[in-house]
Amino acid sequence: MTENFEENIGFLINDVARFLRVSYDRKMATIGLTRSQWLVLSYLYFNEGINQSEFALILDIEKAPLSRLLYRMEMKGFINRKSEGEDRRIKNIYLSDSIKPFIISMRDQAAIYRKESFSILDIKEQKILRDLLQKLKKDLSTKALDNIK
Amino acid sequence: MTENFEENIGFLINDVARFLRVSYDRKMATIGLTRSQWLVLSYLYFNEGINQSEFALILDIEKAPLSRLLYRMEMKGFINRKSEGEDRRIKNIYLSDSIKPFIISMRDQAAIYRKESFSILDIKEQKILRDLLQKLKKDLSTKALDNIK
DNA sequence: ACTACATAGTTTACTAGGTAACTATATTTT
DNA sequence: AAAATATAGTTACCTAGTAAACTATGTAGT
Repeated sequence: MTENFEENIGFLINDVARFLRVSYDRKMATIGLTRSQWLVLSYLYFNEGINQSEFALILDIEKAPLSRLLYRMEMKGFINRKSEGEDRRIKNIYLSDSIKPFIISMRDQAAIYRKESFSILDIKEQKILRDLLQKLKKDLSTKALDNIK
Repeated sequence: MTENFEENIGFLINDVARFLRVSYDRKMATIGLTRSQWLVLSYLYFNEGINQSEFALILDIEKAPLSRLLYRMEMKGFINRKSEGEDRRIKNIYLSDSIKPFIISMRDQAAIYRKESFSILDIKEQKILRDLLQKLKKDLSTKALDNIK
């Protein structure tokens, strides 16, 4: 009955995710990037020209929030979107020339922050955590699909 | 260089947290409650009369979003807030009489959902995950405090 | 007593996520 | 060819979080 909130994994995951997001955002704020925005740039670096629907699938978010996220990033001059193919509905996403040179150093920065954030866990523990989370995520995403059917 | 996004624990945690939140929200929507709102009710059940500042500390969120959350819940008739002590700034929070009888069954429902969500992991794995997350959370929260100083 | 500081809660402005309803364009069916 | 359906992206409305500025009330210092 007196179920312990400290031990509720669901809320624990939520809390940890929030801490990580906030600390990343605070650190990346010096560059003017949120964590989500950084993720977008980082993905794009290896997938320039991807269209929004495909990108939403990869990022695993809905098209609507992605559309807004990209709008904000376009306003800031980080990316641009072009309708260039036959299908005039499709918009392909590109990194702006001005930001490209910074991506690598941003990735390095992010890697350092990430390392710091998880430094309390040793390599072995990090691997265990990663494996458990991957297992969970995979299961939850198939469950989510089941519910839609 | 080609750092694998699937293996980035930070984003993994975020994804899992999002999946959990959304699936809870969808399930609890039948009762008209979001996951956050359910959490508030569930805490209140054992801490009726707590004031907002203390509550924000326990829930580990800022006073601002709590204020809005409670406002929405008050509008829906789930809770009420009273300034009853000497200090007229303080508002104590109470469950509404109409909702109290449902809390227990809601808690049972939530426990079932939670069990389902983590059913892919066996008890041992759940314990490991919980321990790792607790360790992480504790470390991150002290790091957050350090950064404020 | 008055002034300065501190605290409780709210409001506003921002990012980020969800769903649902929409527009414009393509594709399929008949 | 026309009508129905599907898809790409946007818009509007919701929750939830942070941060900063604000109001009202208390407390402490002088």
